Amino acid sequence: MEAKESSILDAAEKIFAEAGFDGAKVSDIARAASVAEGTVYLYYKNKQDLLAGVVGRFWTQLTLGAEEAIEPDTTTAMQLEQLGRYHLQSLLNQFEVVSLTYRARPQQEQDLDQVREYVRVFDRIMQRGVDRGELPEHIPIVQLRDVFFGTLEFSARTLKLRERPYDQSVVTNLLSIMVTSTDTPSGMTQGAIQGKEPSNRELMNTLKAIQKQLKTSGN
Amino acid sequence: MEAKESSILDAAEKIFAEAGFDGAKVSDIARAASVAEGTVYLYYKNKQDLLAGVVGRFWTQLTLGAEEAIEPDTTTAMQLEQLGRYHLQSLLNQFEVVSLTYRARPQQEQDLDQVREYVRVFDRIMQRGVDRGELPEHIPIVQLRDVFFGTLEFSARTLKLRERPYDQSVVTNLLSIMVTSTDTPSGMTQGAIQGKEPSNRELMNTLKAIQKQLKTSGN
DNA sequence: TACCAAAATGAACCAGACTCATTTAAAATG
DNA sequence: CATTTTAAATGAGTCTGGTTCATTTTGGTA
Repeated sequence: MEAKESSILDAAEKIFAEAGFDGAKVSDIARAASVAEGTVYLYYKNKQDLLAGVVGRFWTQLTLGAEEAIEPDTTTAMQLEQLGRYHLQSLLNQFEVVSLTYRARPQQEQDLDQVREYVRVFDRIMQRGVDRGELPEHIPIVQLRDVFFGTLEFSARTLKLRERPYDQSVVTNLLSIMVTSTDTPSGMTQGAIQGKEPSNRELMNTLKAIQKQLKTSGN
Repeated sequence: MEAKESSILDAAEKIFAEAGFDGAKVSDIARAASVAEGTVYLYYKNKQDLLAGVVGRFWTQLTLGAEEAIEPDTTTAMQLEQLGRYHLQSLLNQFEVVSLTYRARPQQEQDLDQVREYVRVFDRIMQRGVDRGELPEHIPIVQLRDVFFGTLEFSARTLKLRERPYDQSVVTNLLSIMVTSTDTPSGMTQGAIQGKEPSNRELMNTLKAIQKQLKTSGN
């Protein structure tokens, strides 16, 4: 029976989430799964491997959810916002399981496969943006990916730490710097994304900003 | 003797770094410190606490190094770049110790004090930028902090994973999106930082970008 | 030199991950 | 159906390694 395997995973996820990896006893997990302790080891090599199972399943489900959360026929910027919202919300809702990811990582390298799969959702959105001509050819997708996920993960931690709920402005602001960042001497993107079609108001603001720059650049 | 305490810390750092938290045996650490196993427990309540000591010392040192790495009398953008370089370089050079931070965190809340101290370096730079008038009054420093550290940490992981060395472009690009991000409908910063005084070339590019926006905003 | 408190020691203890000889259930065979 | 074969499950026992604590050593003081 392989329904048993997933029942063990369920139990493990529950116990791990409420007790942490070290705090969780395999015997507790076995009991929660209505199974003998030795049985757990028929399905998973050891406790670490069991954790990898829990974490892997989580990220696989997250990938599915992300793909559902994204409208296929909209702008890149919109899709990024959808992914961003979904991601932040998931991090907050399942904070404990996400944290467990860090306990799975250091061990085996390939434990991360499902995480890697997940971030590809981002890559696809970006690549499609490039293909469509919405994004410049040469944007460094990998680096932007780190901006995206790094920011959201740290923001989630900050919110948790301060016991704040989901905050839409985190995503909005992240998008705003990714979307409208224009150009610097080192030139990351030459105007990374113009997905959000500039409204008149935006243009006005951009012009104002430039005027300000002109004024303040007295050196 | 309290030189002994730091010798235990040294040994612990070494063993933890090369074997990981679980892989490190307290007996190994004791031996490496030329001390009996029980002695370790005179200085640290338990293995977790010992880890907290190692990690705490690391971040304290990092704070000192960061403050040295930053020129007090330069622009905000320049200081951010200095901190960014220093931070990324440190993450890469001491990757193992940084990773250990995640093993210390989940446990006690106040284990993080030294990390919190460290991020204040960023806060001070930003606050000074605001005070000086280089930054708008209302920038969300906390959110930008998450962008900054989140991006750098994820970038460091990416570089490690791909076995790439320090890459200056990560910092440059991060700064470029933080520095030149202008404005969106939701308006994060209304032109977050103008610390890098716009060169002619930048202005030309900005203008070009606007023209492009004008052209493409046919909807 | 004798005394005391603090520091250090390591053998013994114990929690908990993991093993494996045995039992139970399921499937195949005739 | 009875019997054999194979697979799945069990949990008592092993073993590793963190933690304790009675004892010893050290260093300072009278």
